Amino acid sequence: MYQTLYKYLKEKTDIGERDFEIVKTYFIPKKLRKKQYLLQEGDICDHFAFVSKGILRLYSIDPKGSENIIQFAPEEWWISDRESIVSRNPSKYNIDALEDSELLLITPKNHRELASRVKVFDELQENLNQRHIAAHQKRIHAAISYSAEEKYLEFVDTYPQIVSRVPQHMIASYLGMSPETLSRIRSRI
Amino acid sequence: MYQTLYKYLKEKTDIGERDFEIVKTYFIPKKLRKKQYLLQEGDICDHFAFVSKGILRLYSIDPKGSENIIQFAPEEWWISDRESIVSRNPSKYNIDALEDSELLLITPKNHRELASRVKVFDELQENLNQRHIAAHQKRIHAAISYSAEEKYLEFVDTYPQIVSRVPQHMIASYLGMSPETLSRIRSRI
DNA sequence: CGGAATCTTGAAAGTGTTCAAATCAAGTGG
DNA sequence: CCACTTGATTTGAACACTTTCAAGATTCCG
Repeated sequence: MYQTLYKYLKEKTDIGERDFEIVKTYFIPKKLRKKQYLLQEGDICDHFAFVSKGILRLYSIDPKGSENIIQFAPEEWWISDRESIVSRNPSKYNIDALEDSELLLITPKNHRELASRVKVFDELQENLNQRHIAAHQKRIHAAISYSAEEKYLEFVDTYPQIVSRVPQHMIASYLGMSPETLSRIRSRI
Repeated sequence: MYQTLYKYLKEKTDIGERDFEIVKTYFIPKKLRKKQYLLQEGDICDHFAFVSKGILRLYSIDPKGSENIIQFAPEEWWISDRESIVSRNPSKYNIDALEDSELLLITPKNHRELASRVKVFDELQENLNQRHIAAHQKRIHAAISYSAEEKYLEFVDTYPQIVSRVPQHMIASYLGMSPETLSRIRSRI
């Protein structure tokens, strides 16, 4: 359960075993079966989740009942509803598992505490935030400037691991187009 | 020049005068006339900019020569190309002033140093990052799920100060639609 | 005042959506 | 392991929305 996190931290930082023992104590393991929820609309989000196995998604359901996927999170990614965490308001989103998954949860409070105790963890988070923001910037750019086909090509290029693991209609939803449109785009490539 | 920053920090944190004197030393003041660049495509971005007066925008220019606006930054906002800062690659974007503006610049390195010296500054940045990410999450959601009209209404609701200060065609660009479409949407409201 | 930029409006073309039906694939229970 | 059900993908045709191009009106600023 903790191996993926250890591997991940070793790759990204020069964390030692001692520090990792501290880090470990802050996380709560959780398993989810496919289709189970980590967060449901109306809940207040109070954890950051690190995905050690499987893949999850963050999405909203619009008035017509269709899903809009904001984020996918495979192994070594973090997922949560930051809007809800920051504002402490009930979430407008859902998070569920697309495969049987294993997570490590940490509360925002413990996250801050851990960052102040373990320096490399703090540095990593800072770095992650920057990357996260950079990725969002890129995605916003794609959403407002690219055609449907360009959006798909960029997605395949950026996240090949995800393309092969999630149903096509979910990728369409992530890209903001109908499943039919994505199907047609793929057929003419 | 530093007054806006002081006011801003006092509002958001419980910073004291002593700490603010330290904070001040890390920032480089800079004035920009309307239409002047803070960053041009091809430059490597090496500062975060705090806007103390005026308003700037971050945008790309696509192959056809049209502008896609990623972000507006009026007073008390931060602006930079995080992609370029994180990757240390030349930026694909431009930042320029839409009005005569005054900025306070800080390098990423000094930013980290300042955060480690002044605790409230560090806490503020952490909070800002969370909010920044939450705002991006919201914008991505709007971009993939809303119609053109809904996008505009949400924008007016969220950023009324900006609507009244920037040309309409730039708002269209920010929302990912043509200026004509925005004009028509407005005329039927 | 005059020029430049901005905004509006119309018509035609293009892109993507919707709805419906057919095909294909996967998972489940007997 | 097969038959069946359910979900996913593909395809077609009609429709809706947005863009493009072009021209005219309006506003802004030197």
